[in-house]
Amino acid sequence: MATSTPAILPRVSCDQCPLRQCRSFRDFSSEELGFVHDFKTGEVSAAQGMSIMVEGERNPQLYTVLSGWGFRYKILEDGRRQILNYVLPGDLIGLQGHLMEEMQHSIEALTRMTLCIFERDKLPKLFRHHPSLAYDITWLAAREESMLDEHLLSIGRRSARERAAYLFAFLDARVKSVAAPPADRPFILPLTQQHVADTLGFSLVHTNKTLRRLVQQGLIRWLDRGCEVLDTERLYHVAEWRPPKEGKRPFI
Amino acid sequence: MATSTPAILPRVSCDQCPLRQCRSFRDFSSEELGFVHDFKTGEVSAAQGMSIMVEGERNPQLYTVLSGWGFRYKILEDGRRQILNYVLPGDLIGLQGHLMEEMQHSIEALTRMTLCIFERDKLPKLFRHHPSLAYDITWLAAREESMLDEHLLSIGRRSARERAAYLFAFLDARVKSVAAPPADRPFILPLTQQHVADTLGFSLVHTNKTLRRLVQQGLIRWLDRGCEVLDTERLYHVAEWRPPKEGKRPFI
DNA sequence: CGTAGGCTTGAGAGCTTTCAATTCATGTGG
DNA sequence: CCACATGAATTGAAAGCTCTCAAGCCTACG
Repeated sequence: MATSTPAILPRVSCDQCPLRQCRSFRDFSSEELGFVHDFKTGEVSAAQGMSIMVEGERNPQLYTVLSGWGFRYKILEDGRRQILNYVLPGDLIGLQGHLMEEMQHSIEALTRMTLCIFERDKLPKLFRHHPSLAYDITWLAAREESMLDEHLLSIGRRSARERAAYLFAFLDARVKSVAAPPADRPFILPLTQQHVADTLGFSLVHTNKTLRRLVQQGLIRWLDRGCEVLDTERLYHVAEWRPPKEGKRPFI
Repeated sequence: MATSTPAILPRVSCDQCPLRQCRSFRDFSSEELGFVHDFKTGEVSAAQGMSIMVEGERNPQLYTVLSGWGFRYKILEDGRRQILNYVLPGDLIGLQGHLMEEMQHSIEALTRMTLCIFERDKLPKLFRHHPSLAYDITWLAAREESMLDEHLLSIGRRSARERAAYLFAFLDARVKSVAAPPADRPFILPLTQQHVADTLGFSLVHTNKTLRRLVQQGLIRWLDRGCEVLDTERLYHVAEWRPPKEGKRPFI
């Protein structure tokens, strides 16, 4: 967990936003775009391993992820850590710290990330004057909730192999919905086995043995600090899961 | 899982709503109250064991719980069931089915429940004309998310004993925030050991052995189809958890 | 009085953790 | 360039936790 200061980047106009080109996001009216642009105060870049928010913090920044991966987690006093979910481009983070008294979880950068910073005090104004955007925020919250529901089902009731298969199927589906594959090279999920262990609720050793089995069966390949998904369909089958069919989704 | 038809009850005016007297809920302006009353189309009562929504359903009703307990759950094809969270008075349910294509989980009544039915088509109108209520809905979604985060931490990283202690501490805190204790008698959490097992991710047998231990240590008492919390502080300590300090919360 | 649902218990099999080492690639300072 | 420290992945073995199987008990209810 590095703690260097984040690099502040110049503000880029929202209609230039490369992420907005992505076909999974819904189109915004120029009026909406105008407000969002106004809502935005700048961009930051966070290095791998940097902590972006920490549990207990009051009134943190409100961000949208522009690029890179992060993860949300909680820890118990003795250090046991549970990863709650992953954060990818298009995700809105820090909302909880505004609605509740303080942040109830922490977020750390899994790769280098760039984040779009919003002016927190304008959130009430957004609700007052932009019902369509307010609706979008609620939509995003409902989507997060539904991902957490699936994680709970997985941790609570799936076997080790099924659980791991679910995780990779889930992450694979998520990256694919926000990024074009890097030219003729496969997607790599930028995880360490410790992250996988802390997501699935297993020890590192057992995680290793479980992954090894998936590798031998040709479902995934394990690289240094990363996982390549080889057979999506078979993962879906093992996990007994399919990616939800989402129409266009909002992106603030 | 009974399947008798729900009993439709007459509509009661919202400013008479007994739940609204409860001091954990924020006050509404008469204007807000007026809209909510208009939003409401009636009440239903559901018997114990009745299923209120089922996974896959499209466009379900939107309800607020007025009284009783329910639970949200998901099941795998072979019948393994995971309880995701409990539903208590003041909770809004069915929102997901409107924002997403279809319901991603089911809800069943744990005791007899009465529900307040909203007119689903007015949700957009709510966002357009009542930003404060839209904000409340988002608030409720964020709160649900934060409960799920805690459940994930619990299932993923706590030991059997800690996990059970967390569950009872959590439920105890939740009932106490929405109901006055039944005159000079203790609160009873209306669960069966099978529900506990499906919440904690354990088998029934192991759940029984874990509960037995908590009983012997004087933390809880187990009744037929119910749990009485005896020592809240000690439960908090075992679970290494405290109820979140919430100010007034919205209630739609 | 018989049945059903919920709670208990013991025992063996199976899954997961912990402990202890080892390998390998990368990066740093001498 | 080499020696050394570090982070990540791997492996075997024993201890500990959890599951399944198999009964039995008890109460409520028709």
